[in-house]
Amino acid sequence: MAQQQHLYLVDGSSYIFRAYHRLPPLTDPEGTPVGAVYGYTTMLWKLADDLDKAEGPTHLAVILDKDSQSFRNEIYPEYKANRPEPPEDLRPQFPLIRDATRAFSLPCIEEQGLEADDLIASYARAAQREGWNVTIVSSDKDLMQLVGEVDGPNGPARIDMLDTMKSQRIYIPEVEEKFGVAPELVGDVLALMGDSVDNIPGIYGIGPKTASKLIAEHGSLTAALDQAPEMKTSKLKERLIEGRGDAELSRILVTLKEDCELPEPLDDFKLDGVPPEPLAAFLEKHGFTSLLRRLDAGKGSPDRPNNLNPVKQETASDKGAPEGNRQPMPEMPAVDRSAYETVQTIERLEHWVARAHASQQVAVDTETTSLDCMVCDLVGVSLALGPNDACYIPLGHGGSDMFAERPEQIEMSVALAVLKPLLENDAVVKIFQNGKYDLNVLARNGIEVSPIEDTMIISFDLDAGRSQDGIGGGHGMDELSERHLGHTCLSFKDICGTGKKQIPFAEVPLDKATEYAAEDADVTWRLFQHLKPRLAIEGGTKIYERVDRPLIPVVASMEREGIKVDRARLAKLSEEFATETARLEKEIHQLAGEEFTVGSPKQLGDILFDKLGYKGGRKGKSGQYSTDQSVLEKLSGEGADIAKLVLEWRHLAKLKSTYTDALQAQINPDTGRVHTSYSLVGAQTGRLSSTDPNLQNIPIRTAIGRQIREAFVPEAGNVLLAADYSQIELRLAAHMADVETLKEAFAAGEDIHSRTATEMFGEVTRDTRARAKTINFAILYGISRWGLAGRLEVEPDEAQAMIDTYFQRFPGIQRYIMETLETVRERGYSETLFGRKTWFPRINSKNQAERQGSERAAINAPIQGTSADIIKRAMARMMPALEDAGLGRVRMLLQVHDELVFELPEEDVEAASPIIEKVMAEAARPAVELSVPLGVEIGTGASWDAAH
DNA sequence: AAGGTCACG
DNA sequence: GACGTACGTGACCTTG
Repeated sequence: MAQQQHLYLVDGSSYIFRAYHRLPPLTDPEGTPVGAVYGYTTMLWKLADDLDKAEGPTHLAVILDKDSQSFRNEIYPEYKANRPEPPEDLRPQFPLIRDATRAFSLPCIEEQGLEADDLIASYARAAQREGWNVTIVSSDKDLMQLVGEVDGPNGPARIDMLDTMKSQRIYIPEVEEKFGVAPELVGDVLALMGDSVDNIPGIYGIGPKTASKLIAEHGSLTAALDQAPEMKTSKLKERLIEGRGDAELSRILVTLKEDCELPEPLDDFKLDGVPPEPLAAFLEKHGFTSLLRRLDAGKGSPDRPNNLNPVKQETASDKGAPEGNRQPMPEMPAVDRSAYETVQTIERLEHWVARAHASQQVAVDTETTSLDCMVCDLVGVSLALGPNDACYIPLGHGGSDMFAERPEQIEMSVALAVLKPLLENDAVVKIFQNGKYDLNVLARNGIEVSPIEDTMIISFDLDAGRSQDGIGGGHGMDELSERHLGHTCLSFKDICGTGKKQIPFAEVPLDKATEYAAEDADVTWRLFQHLKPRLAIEGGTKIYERVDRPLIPVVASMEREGIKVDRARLAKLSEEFATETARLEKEIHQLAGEEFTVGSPKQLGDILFDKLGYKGGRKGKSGQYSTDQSVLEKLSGEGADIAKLVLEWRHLAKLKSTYTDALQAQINPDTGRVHTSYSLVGAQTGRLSSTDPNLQNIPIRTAIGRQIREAFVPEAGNVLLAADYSQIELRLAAHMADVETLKEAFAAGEDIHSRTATEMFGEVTRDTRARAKTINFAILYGISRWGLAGRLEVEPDEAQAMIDTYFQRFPGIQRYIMETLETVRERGYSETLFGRKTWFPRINSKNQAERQGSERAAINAPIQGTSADIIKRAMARMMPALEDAGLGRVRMLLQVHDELVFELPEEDVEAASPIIEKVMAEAARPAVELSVPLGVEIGTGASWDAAH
């Protein structure tokens, strides 16, 4: 049987734009910009390399746009009228794309009056008719219409897509995920939503969400438009009726022309696998030396100096680039996992350690039995000294039932004794990705690693907020590798499997384990070379060196300390909560007249509003009643006893499940304490976040909840000490916005909310002070009249009047807000007093809700972020200050944004308190001189509750 | 996996 | 004229 043919159609035009934005602005030896061409060339190379693979191409062609005019302009003159001119340094690269394609001896198709998309569609269909498979190399959403399968002469022939930037295959499920409908209906969705880039009108006011919902519901565009008159009265209905013409026009514009005449026959696209003659000359001419080396099959040859010249980049000018990483990048050979060494003898280990000493810079990664660094065992260590120059030292593989024989390995204690002097050597920098984890693992094995660098933290300090919906925060290694190195790492799943079939890393055969583990070190090393120079160029050095980098070992040590919790006390509370919730549940069922799941907001809503007939509105997309606290409180105030009981039930159920039950389960069997994990990159503003368990949200606001704090206790003979910054964010706002009245009030030690009440309402009462407090917070969070109105239960007009009064009484605030927004709009990021950047990619969004959300976050970020910087500096200085004073027994345990919790011998309290206070109060200095004092309140006691 | 709810600063 | 309206988090529950 004949081999299944597989045609790859490369959407060259769209690729080059994306490559331009993602790659550094490199120039070739003649000074021609070639960054995008380089990206394009490597992509072609990768595809050609896949020639013999199962999914690889047998035929390939590159399709380009000839010019911007097409038959669509005849139908609709405004088509693509909004397209901005391509950037200055991209224009000269277009002809080079053709050169590059020719250098590979690949066909390059373009046709007057036809867009690349139409040619691609026509070729794809033609090939499909022949029974071929087709892969469209593009991520253009318009092309997703083509994805799918038909029966060809020799069985099914499918069309899929490949996004080489994300290394993602796009088939029916991916299209359905993106559009919520099958590929055949994508055109209908596109017609409704329109496209601002191509200037396709769509229906005004309908975006991707509404569009896919409508099509999914009605089955087609025509059906949705036809049924509009029968819909219930709404804005959407009107829009559908009025926009019918626009939608029908858009439907034509987004339809791909699938019957273009083919300029060249399909058979001409056959790949022959012979390295083309002109390629070397092309690579040589443009200084693509690493590719040239690969062409020479000189794998593993030493690095030669690179011919490509990075262009100096002004940081302020790259706001438009989605990922914006447009800096010089040393060119490196592609990752070659076969180059890694498995170190199984002491001689080889000593050899690597000696080389690491000599190079003074080594990337390190540890492999363990679990993600929890406080319970895991060490399984192996990998080192990298350069690209592909990496090894894996297995230490804990095998030994279980499945592996009767332990593979040859160096004895753990022997290997650690050899590694320890290297890892503790002041003169050798150890590079990690998320080093806090490895620091804890190694510390538990008797090694105090120092000094360290951390690519995850560097990435955060450069790019916080930039990955918009990034899963995992956007600073994980796999993501960074994709983004900066264009390399896909082996995933843990690839090695260990998933679900029930998952095996522990310790049972992975050594050859596989080496590929995975050494690659991690290799990639970390490469990322460091790529990211570290950016710090200096983009102004990130200060925050990294002065705030975040010194904090890593400090936070690691806090995690290892943990905090003692009184298990018996929690158990008793759990029991009490259990009886009480059971009692409440019965009463609730009685009032409801039936049994139902009280914990189900859906069921509760139906009971309250349908069955019992209380008034309350439906909410949002799900069409479900809202039953949150504010709703229930309102009902309760109107005499609905059931609402009051549900509130009580929820309060107790929450405390039980989230705290009294969960915390008991989190007690570490070895230490008897609870060890949280802090994320240093969790919050875009620079705050820490806490997980497993979250110790930053232990109850304090209610008396019942505070009982949980009573279970956080010191060891015998010790006390807990809590030190809080008082009103730090308002103080910082007063300083940053330069508000004289507020600064004076803080200097005089006044109650700031009372002072605000005086300024705003002329008198201080319980009510005016409470209102003033709300307004003060509203200012910090980026105010809107509606938001404030909701909180204060007044009309928006009245809220606006208060905002006006506030701005008037505290001149400076309004200016701060305007100036902050202006700079964020212009540069794309906000900055704290210590230079921490937070990016706001949606600040200029055309979607109002999105834009306004970004605006509020941008107003808050410098304040919240500066506060985070300050407490981080205090934390980094705390233990040295205490040790200098002979107070080495004091242990710092927890951080809760503006609070630090310590455990110390009772007799040290007197000496330690003033030192702790001073370190915290002085933490901004000398980098920043604040015009307000930082107030610190300290308390001690036999529990965390008592320390407040 | 998502949405709702609620714990904290 | 409608949208949804306070910033930053994480955990648990129910439901699809």
